[in-house]
Amino acid sequence: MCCTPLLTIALPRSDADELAARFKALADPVRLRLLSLIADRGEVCACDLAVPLGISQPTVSHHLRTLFEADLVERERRGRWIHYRLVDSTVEALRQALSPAIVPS
Amino acid sequence: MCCTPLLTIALPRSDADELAARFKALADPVRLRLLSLIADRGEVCACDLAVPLGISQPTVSHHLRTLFEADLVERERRGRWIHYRLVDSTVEALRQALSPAIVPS
DNA sequence: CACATATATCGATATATGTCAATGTATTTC
DNA sequence: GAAATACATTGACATATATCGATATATGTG
Repeated sequence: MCCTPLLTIALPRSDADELAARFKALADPVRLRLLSLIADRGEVCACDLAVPLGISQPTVSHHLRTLFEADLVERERRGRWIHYRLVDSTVEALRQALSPAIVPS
Repeated sequence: MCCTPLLTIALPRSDADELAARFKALADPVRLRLLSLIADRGEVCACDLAVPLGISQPTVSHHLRTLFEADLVERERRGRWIHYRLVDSTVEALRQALSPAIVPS
């Protein structure tokens, strides 16, 4: 051991698990592009997402589900369409976690 | 198609790939806890990280490499020890990417 | 130089994830 | 209620990743 031992307590495991799950939802290029489209338009119909990204409908559905389960987007059914919006508070919470950089509370 | 088609261009693929790679580095509870220890102490010797997290030395080394390759930490060898520090500019860049939320430029 | 210690790499294994075709479910329209 | 459309789920496959024990490399010490 080279120096003063670490008395500091790391970010608790449960907090780390939750944060990691959210960042994991961001950690995919397709999902980031989906988010960029949703953020740019304010609200987007799921039906309009597959073509501009060049991916299949099931893949879009899969990724939107991932984003939804991470609370990064919310959805609202209107007729046969489902509209997606960003959840600003979640995005803001992730920004907070990065400043000054993952502090334990 | 339910509404106005998406003329909007998504975040470019190359930008999305790069951003996703950085978020992927954050998307693991062990790495978040490593970062929390590093951020809290300002600078930490790699030798002091395995015990408080209850993981093996190779696992610590593996994760530090991941963080290093994502430019989230920098390291400096001093004698037989390697000290890690946060790269604030990278963390700040990720915060920027989350405000107002993944905009295309 | 021999030895101890800090860190990295390798090999193996288990688990997770991204993708799509096919199919299922829900909603509107005729 | 039948047909059409939007979205979700399933199954299959390929790829990526987390982890550790064993081993290699690098640095300091006697």
